[in-house]
Amino acid sequence: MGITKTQIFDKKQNELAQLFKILGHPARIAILQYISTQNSCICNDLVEEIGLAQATISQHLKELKSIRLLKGEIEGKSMCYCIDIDRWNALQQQLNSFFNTTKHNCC
Amino acid sequence: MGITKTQIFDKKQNELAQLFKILGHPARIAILQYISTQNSCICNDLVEEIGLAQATISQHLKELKSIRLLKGEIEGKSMCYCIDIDRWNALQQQLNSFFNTTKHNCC
DNA sequence: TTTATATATCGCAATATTACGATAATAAAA
DNA sequence: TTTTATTATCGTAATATTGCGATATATAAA
Repeated sequence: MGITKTQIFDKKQNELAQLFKILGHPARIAILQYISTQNSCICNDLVEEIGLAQATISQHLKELKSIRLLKGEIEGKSMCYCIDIDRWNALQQQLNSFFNTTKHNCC
Repeated sequence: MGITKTQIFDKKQNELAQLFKILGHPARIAILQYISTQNSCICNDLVEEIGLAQATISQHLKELKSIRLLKGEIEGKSMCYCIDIDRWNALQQQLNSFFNTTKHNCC
């Protein structure tokens, strides 16, 4: 076993879980926090700042890109990774919607 | 490797990531959603409702308990698992705080 | 063109997660 | 006490994630 049974859950549940999952790593939290404080943001800075190997950082960036939280533009010989504010806000709303519609209780 | 290097991140980053991580599974999302619609909530209902084995559901409940999102009380020969509303609201605030303090950007 | 710099991808090893059957533990019911 | 019902835990197999060195790719600089 070991494989998550995504087929028994609906699309929204799987999507929401995927968003939470990608935010569920301290390196990715740290990356988002660091990028948000910078005026220019390139992967190489992150390697020194976070303390993980370049290949590892690149992989985490890829995952953050996969949920469109980061967008990257080529800038000379480096990359400019930025938070997509529209997506960021939409995601915050999506998570709040989950919290607001799921709080009623029995005891 | 494979081990997350928690020691290079600060306590808040690790805690936040842990919260996101535990919410990052569709079964746990489904469990929270189902419990929130019920008047009484026992594990056995969940097994039928979600469609995973009893041992698996029990394990997911344990993880949700580990971040205090669920509290369980013994009720006769079954358990009453409930969402801890105070913790639920606090967690929502914590996530919003992360979103609100991390949205500024460069491009 | 050659060299230097920056990022992405590949392949692998180590660890973590997911799922479940079997079984233990607990309490109500017979 | 024995049986039944409900939940937790153990052990294990399968898959996923994490991390990194090596290498590929791409662009700027020399």
